[in-house]
Amino acid sequence: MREGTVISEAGASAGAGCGLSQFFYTFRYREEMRYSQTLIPTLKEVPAEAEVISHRLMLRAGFIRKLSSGIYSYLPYGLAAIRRVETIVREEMNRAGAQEMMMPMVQPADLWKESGRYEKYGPELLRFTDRHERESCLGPTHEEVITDIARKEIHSYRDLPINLYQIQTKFRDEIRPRFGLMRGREFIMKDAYSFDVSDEMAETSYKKMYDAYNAIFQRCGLDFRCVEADSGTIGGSFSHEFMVLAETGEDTIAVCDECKWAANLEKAVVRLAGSGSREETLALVKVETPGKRKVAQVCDFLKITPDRLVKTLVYIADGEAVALLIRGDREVEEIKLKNYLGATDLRLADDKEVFDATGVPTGYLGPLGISIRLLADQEVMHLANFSVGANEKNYHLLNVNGGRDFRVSEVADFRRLCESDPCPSCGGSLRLVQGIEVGHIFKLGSAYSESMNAFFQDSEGNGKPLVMGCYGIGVSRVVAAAIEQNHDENGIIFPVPLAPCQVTVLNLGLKDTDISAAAEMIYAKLSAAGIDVFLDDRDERPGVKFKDADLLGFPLRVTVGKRFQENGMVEIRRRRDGKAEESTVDGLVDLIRRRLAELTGQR
RNA sequence: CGGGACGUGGCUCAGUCUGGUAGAGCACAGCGUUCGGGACGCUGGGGUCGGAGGUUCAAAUCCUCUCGUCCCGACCA
Repeated sequence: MREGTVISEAGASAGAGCGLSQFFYTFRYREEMRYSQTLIPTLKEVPAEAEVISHRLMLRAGFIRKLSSGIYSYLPYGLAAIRRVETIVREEMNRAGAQEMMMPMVQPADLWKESGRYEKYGPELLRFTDRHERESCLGPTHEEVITDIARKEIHSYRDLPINLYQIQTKFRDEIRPRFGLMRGREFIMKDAYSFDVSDEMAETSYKKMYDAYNAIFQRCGLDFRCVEADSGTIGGSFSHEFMVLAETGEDTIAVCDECKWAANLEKAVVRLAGSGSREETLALVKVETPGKRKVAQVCDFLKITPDRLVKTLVYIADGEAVALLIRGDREVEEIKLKNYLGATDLRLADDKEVFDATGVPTGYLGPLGISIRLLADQEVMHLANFSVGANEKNYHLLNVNGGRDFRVSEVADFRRLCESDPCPSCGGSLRLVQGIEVGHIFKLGSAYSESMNAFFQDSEGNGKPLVMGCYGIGVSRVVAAAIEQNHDENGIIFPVPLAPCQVTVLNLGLKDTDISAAAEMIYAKLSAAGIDVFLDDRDERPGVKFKDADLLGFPLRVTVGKRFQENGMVEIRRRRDGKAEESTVDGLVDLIRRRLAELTGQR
């Protein structure tokens, strides 16, 4: 097997059009793609270890085999799928002016101590000592190494901007690896790092990557969305996630049907409709609500709807109890609360903690006279005459009004966006969909360059920290996500750009010289036409070949069998919709080309 | 780390409760028939029952410990 051969410089390659320094790569996985000569151990039955669809199909299709928890070997055809993604990523990164390099997987602990992450990173970072008792770790990411290179090799503004990337294996010792390649411990990632002279320039670099990522996933033929994301603890600025839409996705994202807006629910800002209630305020009333603690029970008892009730939730944020007011029918988006508080650990308090902190049993908490730090979701301040707990067992208050009856100094957006909310950008209607995170881009700023002393001199000779950005794509996860999004009960349905081979030729008459000769000729012609073609030349029954062709997900299938004997026709069948047509051998190459062109970019 | 399930030929699983000759289907090898949607018949090879210790005349089965895998949660991005 050959590992990527440089075949041409820019200009010779389709779609190219950039400078001479750009190299484009193409891959021939093997000189020959004959089933009889290739290890593709397909399975009829699903191994017990697999639950999610992409994992099951990748095992069944003989793409991967597990070595240990969260660690997989890529068998030839699975690797070929990975290479497809890598090739697209590589071409688009190069086109965007990034340079490929490769950094070590084993890294010295000292480097991580410099950035402060040796302590912060937690047990996901696999640490070990070598024979000389030197502390080391396996790279879960490469900010430290790249920053070390930058501080040693980049000294002048004349060297900037620069964007360096690699496609490499990462190791993260996940607590619970699961879903096969979707969340493994060892996985293939493309990571890029940009260095700029200023924030403004860094934004330009960020924008370039933003565009490159859109181009990459577009070219992969995936249904995806770029969403505003929580930048987490990496800090400051902003970030975007690229999500492949699939029902089995782990993240929920909100998308607008009327504009381009989309966001991770963790981050999605709620825009309130209107400016608040115009109801006349009524006099405060205290009522007995014996044993009514849950929102539903209280509402039932008081004969009100949950949107007229405000619940008071107590959280423990880094050990401190804080209360949060939110409408009874809403849910708290804990990430928003966590970010607002700047807390590293946040969880709902249990009954005992609530009582210890407030002296009130859960179910009867309210904002009036509460002793702990009080926060309110913005929506609460727009309500009038709502009900809350009375901070006294078995009592609630009616006709409560914020500002009149209590004051909250900390009001912000803490609730989870719902489908019924208006789009924060255009006011249009929203949909919530599930997504798989396959890419994430961050503006890093100068946190790493400052902690690790990566400075350059500007045109006036002043030392300044490099302004960084980092950009990741889960290459192996893209393959899994593509399968999650594109499959049916018979197997994988690869988008044309990701299929290791776009066409499979089934020789159904292995012992018939005419059929075999025709199959061989078709295989050779398609191959010569530059189409990645696969030939099922195994001594198997037709049923087996059909099943395997479906399972492996070739976009097109050419069947050479008894119809060829009868009238010289072969069948071309599309994997996605099962539509079949007949063709003569002569017209086949053109027909295949047309069908592939139609299918490309189609879902 | 908490909760749950599981570990028996390459794969899927039965057998474990109630201790007594290790089984089936698929896969693999040979022969024959078959040949456009995972064929059939016959023959054959292959298992320290995850590992260690214990109870017993006797352990896949009961007990203890241990290793591993999967699912839910917490965690991570």
